Amino acid sequence: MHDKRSLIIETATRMIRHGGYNAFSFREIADRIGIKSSSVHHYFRRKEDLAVAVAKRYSEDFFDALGPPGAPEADSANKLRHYCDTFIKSFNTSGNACLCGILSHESPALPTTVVHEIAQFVDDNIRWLDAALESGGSPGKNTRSPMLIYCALEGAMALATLKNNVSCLQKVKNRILEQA
Amino acid sequence: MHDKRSLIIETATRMIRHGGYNAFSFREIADRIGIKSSSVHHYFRRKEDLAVAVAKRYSEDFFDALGPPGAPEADSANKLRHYCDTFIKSFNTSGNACLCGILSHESPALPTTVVHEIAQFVDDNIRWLDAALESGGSPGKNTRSPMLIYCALEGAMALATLKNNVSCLQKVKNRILEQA
DNA sequence: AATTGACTACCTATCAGTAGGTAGATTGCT
DNA sequence: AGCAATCTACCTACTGATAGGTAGTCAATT
Repeated sequence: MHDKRSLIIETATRMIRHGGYNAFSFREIADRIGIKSSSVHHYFRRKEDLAVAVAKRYSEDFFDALGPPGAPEADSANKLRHYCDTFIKSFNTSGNACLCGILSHESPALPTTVVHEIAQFVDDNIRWLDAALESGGSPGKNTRSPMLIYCALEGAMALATLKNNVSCLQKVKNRILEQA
Repeated sequence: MHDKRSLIIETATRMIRHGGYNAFSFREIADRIGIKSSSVHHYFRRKEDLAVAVAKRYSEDFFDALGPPGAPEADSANKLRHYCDTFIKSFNTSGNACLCGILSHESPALPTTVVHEIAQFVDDNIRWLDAALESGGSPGKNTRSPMLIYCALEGAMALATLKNNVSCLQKVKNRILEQA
């Protein structure tokens, strides 16, 4: 039932991650999946609506892959490793940066509904890291700031995209883990 | 003599930092500075050429503000503080993220000439940090990775843009400095 | 009968880029 | 000094393509 709808979202996701908000259009999505652009409008009235759906789906998929932050007493080093690996896997399977990182940069020019969705994703990430790291035992406090970790990974995703090379993500991951 | 030319570059810079590569057009640049779009083409034949000039100028201005990395024996904490502050100042005066960070995210869809210019900027940053931190004395090695520092600041620039709030940049700066 | 999922056929706006022209300044030759 | 050629800095006018979005139609499903 949601076959075409999902297909539209997935195609739009790929296009946005390739070149940002302006890199997807109703026409090209339609061409790629073999329907007409007006049929895409049937599922998503405006471009803004589709973009919001894309961001929602992306966030769902991301946190599905991430799983719950787990109990505070669990090994926080493993949690951090898993967190980093979720980013790395996302880069490896797409060859592109994080959708929300990309759209963050364009946010001044985006509809507010889209901006809110992206901000939600960021807040959820910080919350996840907070939960995963709180009272995790070790007093190492430097690289253990959720804000620093999240920002570093988003920055590394952009850099990996630019260089078309995952090594900077690996390097950042290692630095983050060195202390956990 | 290079009045109009500079004006075009500065206007384009503002527009790209606002919404990415597709957020600037010959027509709108022309409108804003009071000439015709074909006159903008007189200075920059293709959009790609203008984008390369914008990236070059941005990098020049950035490293002018940064200054040389200085002698290895100098206080590396101050160097790092100054490095972070250069990003923060750039955000405060523009309200937007780093031009090269923005374009990094769009790189798969950009002309290769532009991509090369952005990659140059990144490499120059890593080199600057390498020079500034090498044998800086302290053995603190965690947050002192040039790659981590650069990625974290770029990520924080994006986040500051999204939230329209400099506090995450400040937070990242503090975490970076805690160890220097 | 109503809803869904698709279609054709548009509209208006904007885009990058091109062709060709012009007024004024600069340069170089005689 | 006078003149011709060239260059600079713009202009008008246009093309072909693409964009988001709308109106209305139609067949199949429920």
